[in-house]
Amino acid sequence: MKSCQQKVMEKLLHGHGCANQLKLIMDHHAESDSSMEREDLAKSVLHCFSDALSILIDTNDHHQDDDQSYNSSPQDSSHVLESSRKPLHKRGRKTSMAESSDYRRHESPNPIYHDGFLWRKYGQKQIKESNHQRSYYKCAYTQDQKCEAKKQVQMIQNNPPLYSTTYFGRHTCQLHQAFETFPIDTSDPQDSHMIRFDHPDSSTHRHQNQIIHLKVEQMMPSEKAEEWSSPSEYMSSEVACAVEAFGFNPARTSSDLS
DNA sequence: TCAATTTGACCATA
DNA sequence: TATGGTCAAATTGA
Repeated sequence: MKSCQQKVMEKLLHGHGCANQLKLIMDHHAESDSSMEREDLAKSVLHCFSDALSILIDTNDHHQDDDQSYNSSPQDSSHVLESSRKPLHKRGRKTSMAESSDYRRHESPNPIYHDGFLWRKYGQKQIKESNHQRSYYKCAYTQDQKCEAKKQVQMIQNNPPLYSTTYFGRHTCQLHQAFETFPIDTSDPQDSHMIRFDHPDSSTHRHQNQIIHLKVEQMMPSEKAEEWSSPSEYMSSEVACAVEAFGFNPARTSSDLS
């Protein structure tokens, strides 16, 4: 049975291949009638990234204990901070989100806007102990699907810029399942794929389109596809940060997780 | 026109 | 009373 890392790498490599194909087509057939093929390739890349993120998130849920010890290593370059069991005695509300039992924090030079999920900002506040404002986001499917995932983004340092993104709760929305319904043949990464984006619920079309738009933004660095040598290079910086935030390190072997 | 974002007010808690 | 989190009306932008 394949490890989660292997599955993720397969998905990302497949996406990389599709992105390369797309680049070739765009370089040599910019005005040709291959727009359909280009669209299919773009969708394939989106699908691969979405799948990879799904696997990473699920894996993280199953290996939180491992990640805790992993993240606590002083040599670890990852900035994911898992605090679900760390006693917090700071001043403030007892029901503070940071004291809830399920949250992850990630620090990076860029705020994570595009992490594979669709968020809606619902508040922004100046925090007393910080010079910077904190932004509050809910999953866009909070109402539609009762998804209770939330995140907070706060700049914690000006120079160099450092942002803290804290995730609360789990996504229970059907975003990934929606993408799962698109049939895709992964047997040959050189093949192009036909993917249906029909959705039985027409009321969700707008959301689906927004998600697709969001994910297209994630793959924009495709011009550099030929130079990519690591996931952080062929993913957008935001997605790479999110991948790191969920505890994935391509350098780690499957035995590291078990 | 509609959806997303902003922002001041309100609420819950220590 | 201070503070963090959330709500919802106003504003903005496509």
